[in-house]
Amino acid sequence: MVSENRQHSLKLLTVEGRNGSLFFFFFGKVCEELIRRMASRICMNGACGATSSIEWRKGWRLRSGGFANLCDKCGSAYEQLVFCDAFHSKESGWRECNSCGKLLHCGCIASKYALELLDNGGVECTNCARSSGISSIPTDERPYGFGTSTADNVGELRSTSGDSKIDGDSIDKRRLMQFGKCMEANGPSSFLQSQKDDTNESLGPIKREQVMTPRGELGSTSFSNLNHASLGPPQIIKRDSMGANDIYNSLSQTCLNIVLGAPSASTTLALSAPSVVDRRDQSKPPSSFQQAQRSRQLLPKPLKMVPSTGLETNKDMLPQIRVARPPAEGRGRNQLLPRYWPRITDQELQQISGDSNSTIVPLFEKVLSASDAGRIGRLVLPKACAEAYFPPISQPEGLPLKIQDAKGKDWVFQFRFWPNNNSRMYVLEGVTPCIQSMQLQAGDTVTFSRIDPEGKLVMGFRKASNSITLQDTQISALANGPHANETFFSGVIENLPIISGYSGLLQSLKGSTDPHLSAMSDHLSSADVDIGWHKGEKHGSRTNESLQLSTLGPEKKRTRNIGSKSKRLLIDSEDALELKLTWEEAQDLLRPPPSVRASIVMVEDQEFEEYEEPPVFGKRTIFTARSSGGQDQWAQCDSCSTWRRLPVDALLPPKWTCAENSWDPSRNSCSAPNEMSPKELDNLLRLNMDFKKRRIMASHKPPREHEPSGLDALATAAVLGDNGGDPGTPSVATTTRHPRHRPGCTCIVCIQPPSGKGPKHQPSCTCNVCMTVKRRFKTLMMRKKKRQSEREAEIAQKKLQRWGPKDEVEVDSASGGVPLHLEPSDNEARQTTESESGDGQNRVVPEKTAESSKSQIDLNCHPDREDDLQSMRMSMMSLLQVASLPLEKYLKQNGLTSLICEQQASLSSHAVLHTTVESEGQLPDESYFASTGQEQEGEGDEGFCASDQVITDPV
DNA sequence: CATAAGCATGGCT
DNA sequence: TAGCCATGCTTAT
Repeated sequence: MVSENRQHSLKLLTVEGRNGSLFFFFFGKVCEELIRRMASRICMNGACGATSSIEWRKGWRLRSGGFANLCDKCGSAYEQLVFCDAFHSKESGWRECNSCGKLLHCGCIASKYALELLDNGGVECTNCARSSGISSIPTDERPYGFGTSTADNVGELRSTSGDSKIDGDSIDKRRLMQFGKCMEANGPSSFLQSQKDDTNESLGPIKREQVMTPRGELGSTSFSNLNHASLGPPQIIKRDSMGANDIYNSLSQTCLNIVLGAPSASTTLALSAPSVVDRRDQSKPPSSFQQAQRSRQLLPKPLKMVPSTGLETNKDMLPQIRVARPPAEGRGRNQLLPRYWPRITDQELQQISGDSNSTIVPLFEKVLSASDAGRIGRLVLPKACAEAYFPPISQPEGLPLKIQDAKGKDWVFQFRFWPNNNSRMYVLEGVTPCIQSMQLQAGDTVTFSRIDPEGKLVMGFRKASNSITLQDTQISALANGPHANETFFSGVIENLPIISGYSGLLQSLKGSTDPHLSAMSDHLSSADVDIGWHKGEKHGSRTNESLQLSTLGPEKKRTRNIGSKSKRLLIDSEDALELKLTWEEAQDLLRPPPSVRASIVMVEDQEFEEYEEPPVFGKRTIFTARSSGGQDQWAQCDSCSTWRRLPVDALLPPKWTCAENSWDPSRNSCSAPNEMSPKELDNLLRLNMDFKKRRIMASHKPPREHEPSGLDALATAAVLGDNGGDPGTPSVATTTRHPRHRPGCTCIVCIQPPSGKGPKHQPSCTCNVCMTVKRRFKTLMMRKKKRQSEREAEIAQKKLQRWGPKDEVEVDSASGGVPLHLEPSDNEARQTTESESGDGQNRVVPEKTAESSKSQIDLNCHPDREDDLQSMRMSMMSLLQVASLPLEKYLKQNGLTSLICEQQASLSSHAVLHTTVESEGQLPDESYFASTGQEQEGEGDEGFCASDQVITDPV
């Protein structure tokens, strides 16, 4: 469905992955789940975790729930951009011209033509040229691996000819800026349309980063909008000829240098990219080592000097974004795996170089393996790195190499290799003293840089925040940012939902039928590690394991499990599930903006609600339903942790205390008594937990089209108090008839007309409602009779044998007003927990079917545990009196009076179960018990007709 | 026997 | 699938 909403149909979600790369996720069918899971106003950057500072631009909410926007605080988190909806096709990016229908490039930033777009600002319509005045690059002139993701171009973009038609001069920074601006505002497609508005003042904040293609390799580029400080005029890099890598670099530089915006802590990236200034002096090919040394120079960096305290990031420092950069081009154009890309920050560079005029060329880095950091003193060097940046050696003995550490101390290591399978294995020998002096251990990262023009090799290090290896397996988003290193774990912990988002994302990707996304997920699975560790912090077993591995375990075990092999730390699916749960929890914080109408846009048959206003980011609360039909909202005080009842329409700030309870003056201080007994609270929380679990479980099931998710229902519930439901989601707006209601529910309750409406039903009425009631009643009676006879026989048998005191106790207990099922039975839990779950029906249906096939009972709610009802039954009589009045009232409210009259004479037993906390103006405990008791009436013969929480207990 | 050096293996990318 | 590389094994000292 691409029509006049084309501009809306181009949407992209990017997520920063490891190495500072961005992952792209595209709106569309396959992206629905992604959006749903990831949409949050929480910055996806685990270290950032910004919430409140996120500025809303314009966001979309998938009808199944969730919002998307970008983090304006760190800028690196994720964002929602306009994007092409045809990413997966080979010719992705080519769309019909909005004006004339001719094919043109959509302006997507992640297609194989990404660079082309950046270079040229877009692609014109080949027919009318109205969208842009830019021509595309002929395919045969594109550099090898241009924006593609084949395994061949791992780590770099190569040029087959080295003589691409694209050169630096063609980079139109103005267009880039415009692009950035448009991207920021409306997305690439709007950029295409706004070419005619070319102005020079539109300096949109753009950051160019490398991106992981679906295979995780460098393959295309992306922008992320950053609030960067103004860093000086844009620079254009001029060169005679450039290979693709050079193009990349220059583009990088160009983009990075036009970064500007509001002052922000994370402003240094733009300064950090090394750039190739001039390579015109390469007419005589230098020695490879020399070439490697001169291939890059750093531009002067107007960096604020930070007192050197070693290379560890000081959290008091200006926070920096640690972004992996492709290192200086070494000899042989070796492909350097991204995990070796230097991620040194400018501050670290500064600390190394001091204020000398030298420039630091980050070369590569490596996470120390156990054997690297072990006593053997051999540091295995990545082959490509060794050959690219270290002097060439032809003999296995190699040569001594002097390397300066961060403190200026020189070390001499033997740089050598071992022949290995017709290849070489490079090692630095004798590193133990150095490693020890830097107090490094497995998991820490050593960095290798070169000081130019001297060509001196320097090594630095970066401590893992724990003794755990993180680098290769971490998402840079987690380790980067203001809480890098020392605060890594706490930062992650604080942002569990975010990390969980990755988990959910992974799940989604793994489950995706789309090969690209699945592949992406494979790469993303590095996230699992962090998740795993994170979980380790949270869950005992993991924690223990972590500790063992890091500090207590035997060397062998430690070394076995520490390292960059992400699979070693993969979390199991159960963990992922839990994590997803927490991610889903994050979703709870999002509410559609109150009193704001969403406009609906269609994206590939998917409906999106478009909001001009940001969603409300509020405190997580629990909604409960009263049997009277009303709803309550429960919020926990951040100060005393007491749960307070609030109106359903109350929207709380993220932090909320009793003192802010303006709805209930009697409970607006922490000293006010609880409204719930501990038992009730436990009940509530457990039910809520169960709800979440079920919701997650349900989310594992294949999504059914056009069925709102629990998330949506949740959101709906959140706004119900406001306006009775989101106008854009009418089908969901009526989901509160009873706890198990979901769209399409045709239970007896739901097919009732609203209270006071509709005709009175005559006994002979054959309307749907009446027929249903009759049919159900019939089966109910049949079942009841059967059960009763069975039970009588059973009791008689028991009497014969021995009187078990248990029954008496139960009766006594129940008659004393204590609901026997206060402990939430499965049934209870389901009622509440599925009350807003759009997926609940999926599970209910089989149960129903099974039940129906057995006894033709097809009521809306079924007790799952007969024994509960058995015991419950004993108390029915005693509870009837208490319960009758409210229930009657309730039934009348629900327009069931006539049915009551019609059937009450014959309907002999039923129970109304209700799981939620009840008040009705009674004392907290009593109210709950009373309501619960009320829900258990029904054993008496003079019962009440179907209410929306009808449970039949024919016994 | 302990340690170092060199080589080989196999998991993993 | 090739090849990288973490690490174990073997040999030398």
